[in-house]
Amino acid sequence: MSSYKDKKVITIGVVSELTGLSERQIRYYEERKLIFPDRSKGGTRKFSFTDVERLVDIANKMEDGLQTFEIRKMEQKKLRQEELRERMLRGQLNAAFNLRK
Amino acid sequence: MSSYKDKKVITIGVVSELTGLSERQIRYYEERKLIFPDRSKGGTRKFSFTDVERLVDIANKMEDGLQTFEIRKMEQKKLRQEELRERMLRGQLNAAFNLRK
DNA sequence: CGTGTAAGGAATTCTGACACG
DNA sequence: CGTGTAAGGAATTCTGACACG
Repeated sequence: MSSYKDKKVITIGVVSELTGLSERQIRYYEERKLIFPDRSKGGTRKFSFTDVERLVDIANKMEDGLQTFEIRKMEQKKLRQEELRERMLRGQLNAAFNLRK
Repeated sequence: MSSYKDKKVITIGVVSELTGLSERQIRYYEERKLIFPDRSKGGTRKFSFTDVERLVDIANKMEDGLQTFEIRKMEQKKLRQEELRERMLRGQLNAAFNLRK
């Protein structure tokens, strides 16, 4: 499940280059709980490629005029839907299993 | 063909943590032409996950008592063999194609 | 609200060299 | 040959604040 894409190894300067966002913007989006980089012992932020992808997505939504809290809500909504989908799948599996026995 | 694995985005400190090698060792292996990190404008080295994998492989070979130039030769040999394999494959494809027409 | 910027400091990295073996 | 280390400097990153809108 977790591969290189999720390894938090990229510094903010590189992330800035990869996304086109300023370091200021990236730090701000972290402050607004849109991304969650790791920290080195010294305190420098470490991002994953997944974070980079998320930042590009965030940048697009910001361009669409969305506010950070709206983007955060969208993300939470997506997570809730995934949970729901999982629970329904689980329920169907259980039903099928109960029918068998 | 090129994915996140080949993106040169990781600084030497992180590479050191990921591989268990000292920064000194990593810089030395670069000096011996075993790895080829990119550089930022400022001059800091940037490695890829592929580089990290290669370094782990190098570390194993060093433990086996190999010298850096031997490891370099092995790498070159591998490349030559891949070229050869490719050329043979190409030849077979051409032969098959010529038979058809 | 989102972002730029100057400020001062701390963490990170760089190179060239000396040392050991 | 391969690696550790101290040295000095440069590049990178960090935080908190002021500014604008």
